[in-house]
Amino acid sequence: MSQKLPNRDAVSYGEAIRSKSVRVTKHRLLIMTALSHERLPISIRDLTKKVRSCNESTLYRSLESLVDAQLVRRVHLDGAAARYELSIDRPHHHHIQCVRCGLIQDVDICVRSKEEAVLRSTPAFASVVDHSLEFFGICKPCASR
Amino acid sequence: MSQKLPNRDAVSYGEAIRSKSVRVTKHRLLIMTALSHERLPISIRDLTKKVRSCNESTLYRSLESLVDAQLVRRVHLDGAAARYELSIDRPHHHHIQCVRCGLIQDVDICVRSKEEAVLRSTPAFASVVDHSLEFFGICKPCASR
DNA sequence: AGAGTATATGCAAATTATTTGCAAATAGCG
DNA sequence: CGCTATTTGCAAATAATTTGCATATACTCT
Repeated sequence: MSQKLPNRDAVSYGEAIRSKSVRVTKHRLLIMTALSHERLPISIRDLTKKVRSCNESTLYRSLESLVDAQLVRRVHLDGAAARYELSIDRPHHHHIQCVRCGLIQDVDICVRSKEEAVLRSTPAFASVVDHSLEFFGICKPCASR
Repeated sequence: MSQKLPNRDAVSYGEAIRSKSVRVTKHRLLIMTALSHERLPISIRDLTKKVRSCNESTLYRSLESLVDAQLVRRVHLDGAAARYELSIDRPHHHHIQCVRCGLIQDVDICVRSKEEAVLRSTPAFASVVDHSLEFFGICKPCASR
């Protein structure tokens, strides 16, 4: 069921963090390790339950740094709260969420090839550094209900 | 500067609303009209300043109905608050935002053709009803700074 | 390894964003 | 026009995020 990721060790996350010129701290390692155990993007509220030693403010601030360093991705699905997932150690992907029941699944679609067209369509921009893409649909159980 | 949209009249929005079996109310018409004057997605906080006669709770609730009816789209860019824009009377589009200064521009890219691939990649879903796609980049002024 | 400095963290409180309960108002139906 | 389901205002609750400041810690340099 809960297909785990290859699961690096903390040292390895340390290298990943350092390579982005972000300080390697105990909390950031814990956070990345916790994220590596999640199959889907997780909210800060839920993450506090998994990284109990880490203050909520620290979570917010650390996740912001990690997002800036592109080690973590911020995902907006339903609901007001952002969710976070590791952006390394797994292929680039997006999500689809059921608008009825909230089910989330990964989607292996990439629109990076569209970035060139984006730049053509918006002459005000010099480069594209990232994108967020989420799909919303109806899952089979909900469709047949 | 603030390139206005073709600008329907309220009666016409009324038809659009009714056609989605959502009640046509004074506030919903005001909200849609206000959105029609915006060139870019606007937060609820800013919208309260434009639709002063409308209580903030009503804004939240009305926008939710209008989003459900697909008359309005909810957009997540930087910052915690969602932004809203009319989804009718303008071609389907997305956005790009500068990660340095926050500048937002429309992008005429469509990934609807990917929906088929999405369904192939996620057998748990019966259909795709919507998607959100936002790009982040660096605008030319920021790039040369 | 130790000292110094810039950055990260904890804690508490502020701010911002969103949701909710309930009574009064109103849209749409017949 | 009267009836009923839905919407709205208002105030308060809850949730999400940010901030200030004192202390702790990572990293650089020696």
